[in-house]
Amino acid sequence: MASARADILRQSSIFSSLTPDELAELAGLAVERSLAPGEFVFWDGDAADRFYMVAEGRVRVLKASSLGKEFTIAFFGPGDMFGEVAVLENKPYPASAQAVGEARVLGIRREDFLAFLGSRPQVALRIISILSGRLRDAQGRLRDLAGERVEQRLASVLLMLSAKLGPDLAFTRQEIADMVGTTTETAIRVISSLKARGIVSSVRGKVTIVDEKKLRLLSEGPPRV
Amino acid sequence: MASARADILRQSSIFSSLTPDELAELAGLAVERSLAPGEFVFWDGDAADRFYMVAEGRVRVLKASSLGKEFTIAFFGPGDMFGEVAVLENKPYPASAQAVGEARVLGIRREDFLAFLGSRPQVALRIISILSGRLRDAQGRLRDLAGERVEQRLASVLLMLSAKLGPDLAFTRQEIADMVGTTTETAIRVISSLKARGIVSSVRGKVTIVDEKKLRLLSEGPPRV
DNA sequence: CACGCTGTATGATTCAAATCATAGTAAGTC
DNA sequence: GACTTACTATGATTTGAATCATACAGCGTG
Repeated sequence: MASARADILRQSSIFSSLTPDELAELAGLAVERSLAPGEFVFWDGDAADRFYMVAEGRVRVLKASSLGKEFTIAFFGPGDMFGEVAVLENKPYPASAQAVGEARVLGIRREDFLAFLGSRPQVALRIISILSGRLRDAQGRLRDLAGERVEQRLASVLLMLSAKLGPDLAFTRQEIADMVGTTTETAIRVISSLKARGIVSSVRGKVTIVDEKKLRLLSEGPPRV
Repeated sequence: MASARADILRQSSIFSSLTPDELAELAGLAVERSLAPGEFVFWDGDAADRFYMVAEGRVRVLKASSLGKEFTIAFFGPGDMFGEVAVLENKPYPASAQAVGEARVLGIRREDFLAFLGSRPQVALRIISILSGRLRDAQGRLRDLAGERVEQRLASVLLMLSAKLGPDLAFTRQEIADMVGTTTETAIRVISSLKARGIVSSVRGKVTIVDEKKLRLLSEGPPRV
């Protein structure tokens, strides 16, 4: 029902400032969709007719390289929006979006959203700030990928995740590897070594940060002389 | 004088839709600054009090890795804005900005710009679209850095530059290397090989794309089977 | 014009991480 | 409880690119 959808929208940081009436209006435009584990919301290159928000579960946005290797651009959870870049630019989706486990998403049609946006300057400013944050993040990761070693990059990714999700990270080595931009084997080796040094602990499908301070030192690289 | 500044602002894609009065208002807020070659507009980590627009010359935005290696995030020319991410988020600049040759920039104070923005929804939408484009670009490069070989990445960078600047690219091997995320030596080797294959030609400080089609094939990687 | 500086070039060596290979181990299912 | 599948683990080998080293060519400047 629409009121449940309004609740979901309200929890997101973009729409939290809307009035109940506005939320109801937006909720009326939203279409809900349930996803099986591994199901795709959209594919890289699809025409961007909708932008989405996660209602429940997790969605990962990924892009495959020419050799088929997958790089995970981001994981999104409840209240996070995704696919907005394509909608705002009126170009095809630049990446694919896939449900990790069971998930539900809300989709809002491009035209409806743009119309809504045009008359709500504060929502536009909110979007600007979200895009700015993502751009900052992406540029930081570019620097890391271009200049830092795998161990440092992996440390950065773990810290980034823990800032968002807490110290208990429910990701497999493979999922972490795809975020770091390395292979599963290398991710396993690096995590094993972190474990041996008492920086993280881990069980199947999960990594827990034990010593955040040391991890932060690692992510910053060898001490500057 | 302010009218000259207004001319510069009008040439930018963000402000091109403003009325003469609005342009004059904005121009009145802008401060001009001349830069010697290599001079920095701001440094990574500085408090973001202004956002900038290139009036003349070229500015590169870069970020150094923990070992001091520099990665060039982007080059900007006349009409391009930079430093806006920090201003919009009210956080320190996430990267440094440096004049390449002689350059002039216009700076607008954070508060002035935000106030101007709050009352001009169409400018906000324009900024959203610029940020979206940059985010798309950054995410594409992330994928490249994570998954593609140096030759492919270099080909992508050359194509990206030529889309913006034409086939004649006035960059040294070193500058190209910093954009690709490799070393100068490797960039030289790769470009020499492209030259031998008749894909580009080059002289000191310049690379010219001769066979764009072949370069595009290269950037897309080995044919998918 | 000589000097110094920056950019280009190329060879030799090293190294981090990918790739290839094999195996154990937890979890889900018929 | 046997069977399959996904995840973790570790060793051996290869490789792309970084690093180290040297040399030369174009350009500006005193």
